[in-house]
Amino acid sequence: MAVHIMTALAYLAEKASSEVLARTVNTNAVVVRRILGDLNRAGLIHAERGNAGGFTLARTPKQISLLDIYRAVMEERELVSLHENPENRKCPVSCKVRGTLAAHLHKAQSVYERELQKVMLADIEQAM
Amino acid sequence: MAVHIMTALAYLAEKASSEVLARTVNTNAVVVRRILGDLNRAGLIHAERGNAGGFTLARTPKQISLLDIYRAVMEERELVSLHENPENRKCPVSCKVRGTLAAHLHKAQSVYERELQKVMLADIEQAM
DNA sequence: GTCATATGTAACCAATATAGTTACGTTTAA
DNA sequence: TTAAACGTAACTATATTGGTTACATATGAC
Repeated sequence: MAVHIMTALAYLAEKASSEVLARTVNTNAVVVRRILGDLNRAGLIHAERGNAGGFTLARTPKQISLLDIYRAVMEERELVSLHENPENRKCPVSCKVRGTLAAHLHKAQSVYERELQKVMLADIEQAM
Repeated sequence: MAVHIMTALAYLAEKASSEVLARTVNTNAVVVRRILGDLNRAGLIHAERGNAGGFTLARTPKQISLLDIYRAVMEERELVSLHENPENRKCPVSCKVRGTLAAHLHKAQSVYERELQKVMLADIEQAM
C-alpha cells in the first residue's frame, strides 16, 4: 500500500488528500493516513494540515527508492525472524543456533535490501 | 524453529523423537511435529512411526540448504506481499502498480533465496 | 473571527495467523 | 498384546492487520 500511495503521489505530481489517495488504493482514508504518517516520519513526504492541506513527495521520484519506502513502513522488523523461545541451557544447539542463524539471515536480508535500493519510484511511475 | 530442529537432527546424528526435539527448542512436541510434517513432505527428513519411531535427516547436512528448509515451511508465501484491495478501474496507478511492483519484489526475493541457498545445514552445525 | 476542510490519532471491531495444548486414531517394535 | 511414537483435529490465547468511527487540532477563505 505504501508503494501504491507513493506511486500515486508521483503520478499526480501535485498535492493530494488522504481521501483522494484512499480512492486509488480502494480503502479508507484513515488507513492511508496511518501509512502516510510513517512515510512522513521517514521524511519521504510533506504533510500539510488544515484547509487545503494534503500530501506531496519530499523528493523527486528519482530520489526515492523502494528501500526508502520499505524502511519507512517496516522500521526494524525483519523479513524472517528467529523463534523467541527461551534457550535450553543443557543443549548446545539451543544455545548457539540463534546467533549463527541470525548472521546468515542478516546477510540475506541485506542483499534483499540492496535490490530494493536499486529500484526508484521513478521506475515504477514510468510503467504506469 | 525449523532450522533449529534440523540443526538438532544434524548435531545428534541419530534418530530423535518429537519429544526430544521439543526440549531443545523449548516448546511442545505437537508444535515440533507440525513443522516436521512440512519438512517430511518436502523430503528433507524421514519419519518413522510406531514404537521406536522418530525422525532422521533424509540427506547429509552438506546437502541441505537453508533455502530447502525455508521452502519447506514457507511454501509459496512471499517475504513481502501486495495489498489485496480491488483495483480502482478509473485510476491508472491502481491498475498497474501491482504488476510492476510484483516484478521488482520477485527479483528481490530471488536474490534473498539465492543467498539462503549458499548456506548449508553443515555450516550451521559446524558452528555449534 | 468563523467556518469548512484536512490532518493526526485514539479507540474499537473483525478477520487472520501463530503457538501452545489436549485428545485421540494409527502404526510398529518388542 | 502393549507401550511408545507419529499424524492430525480441535480448541484456546495472543498478536497483528485493516477497517471504521470519533474527535481534537490546524489552517486557508470568507
